[in-house]
Amino acid sequence: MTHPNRSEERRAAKPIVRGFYNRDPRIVARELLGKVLIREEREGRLAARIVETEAYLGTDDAAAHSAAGKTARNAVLFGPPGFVYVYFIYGVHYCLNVSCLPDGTAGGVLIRALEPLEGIAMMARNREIELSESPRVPELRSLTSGPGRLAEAFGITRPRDNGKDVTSKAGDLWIGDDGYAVGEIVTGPRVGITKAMDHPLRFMIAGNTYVSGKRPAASGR
DNA sequence: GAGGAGATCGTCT
DNA sequence: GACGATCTCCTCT
Repeated sequence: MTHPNRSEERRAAKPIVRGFYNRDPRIVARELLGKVLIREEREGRLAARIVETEAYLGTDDAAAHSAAGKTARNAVLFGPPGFVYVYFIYGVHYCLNVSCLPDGTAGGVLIRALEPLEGIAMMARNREIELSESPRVPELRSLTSGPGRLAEAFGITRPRDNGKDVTSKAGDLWIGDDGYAVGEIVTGPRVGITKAMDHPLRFMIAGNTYVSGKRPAASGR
């Protein structure tokens, strides 16, 4: 069963080395599941486990932003691995990606959903959501179950975060490994795209309540 | 409960 | 000038 762990009960997360990202986005997307996204704010730390990702393959992938070649907007995807690519979509939302593959080769992973661990009150404030006294899963889920939502919960914007290095604790936005063991992983088609839809490039932790999309099978009630 | 449309603006044609 | 790697709200059933 999935329930938020107390921070004391988890091992401290350690940053993931750059080499981890210097691989095919399909591998990186799969292996990022279970890792922890961390935002250091003056008021405290935000932390949430990555439970859903999508791989975008670069110039050969018609659905990827990098498909048409390098531009000012997508330059990070063509740069070295382990850096943040943030884009603004539909005039409303920011979405968080991490660059993959060596400098000069495009590729990236979109972070689609998180399971909140620490700083839940701050996430709710960022989302302008009022949490109840002891929030239940559906409320927590609404904080970070979707790329636009999680970006808002973590205060991620393009001006603030595009181009940041996620491999160093020195930054205020990084990804760590706390030793969490991921169980079964399921794949599916990517969401919200109109091209190259026949590739199972979406990865989720099987049975995890916090994946995006429609309400998952009832749990914890 | 399900389905559809509007929001709102940066980026590229 | 069109549209997008989304979310929310509203309407209809």
